[in-house]
Amino acid sequence: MKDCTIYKTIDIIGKRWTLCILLELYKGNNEEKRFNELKKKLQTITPKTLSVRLKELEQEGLVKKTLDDSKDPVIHTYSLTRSGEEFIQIIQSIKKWGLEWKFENKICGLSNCKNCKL
Amino acid sequence: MKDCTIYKTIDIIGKRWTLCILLELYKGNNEEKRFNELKKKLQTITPKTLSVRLKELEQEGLVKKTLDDSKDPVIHTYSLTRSGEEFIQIIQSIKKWGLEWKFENKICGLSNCKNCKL
DNA sequence: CAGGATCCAAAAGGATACTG
DNA sequence: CAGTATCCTTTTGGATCCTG
Repeated sequence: MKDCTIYKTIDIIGKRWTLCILLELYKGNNEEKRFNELKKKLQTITPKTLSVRLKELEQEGLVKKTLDDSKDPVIHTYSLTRSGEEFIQIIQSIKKWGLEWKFENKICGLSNCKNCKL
Repeated sequence: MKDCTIYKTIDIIGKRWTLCILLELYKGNNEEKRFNELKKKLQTITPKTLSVRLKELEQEGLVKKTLDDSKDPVIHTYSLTRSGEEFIQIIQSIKKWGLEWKFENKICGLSNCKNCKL
């Protein structure tokens, strides 16, 4: 199982916060974002978890980390790679299914849900 | 977060065995399948886990359970609902992304992987 | 056959404090 | 600022045995 394409991708999706992070990065035309900026937006995420997730996503090739050492202190930023941007399509299909089949009223239970504005 | 359409759907996908079960049910033109039949196909799944997963999927409306009490002993069978069948589309989009971005050689690491024959 | 009940091990992730 | 380290709680799911 562990080598299966589908399960590998599921492993990425399934972890807590991963989707939040991808969506957060996707916002604003995928402009580069900083660690504490992400942390602030994601509110209750702990630095440890954010750190772990970002590293995983980097390894998986969905997120890239950029260093700008022309400035002092050095600035680290995160953004989606091409593959990360394409990944949003999966989220779209999840959203499509969810809206069609999961809720009678066709809207997300969260008022003003940023994910549903995809 | 917990009320968000997307996260609710992720919760379904993310649990171990869930996708396997959906794919197993999807096979053979979604014909009805019995508990022990599924268990046998899924090989290393424990009855507890299969039971729990099937119940979750039933609650989520992706799987329906049918009783045929015209026979003795009563026969219980499981199959995908309409929403469950539509869910396969999400798996398709996961597969598409996985094959395109996750592996250089464009094939699943598993020889003869039943999921990749979707 | 189709599960339910119980117990247990491993993993995941939160809280908090600390550092280059 | 951008994390790392440590500790600890919660969750998950496997193993096993039992039952209508």
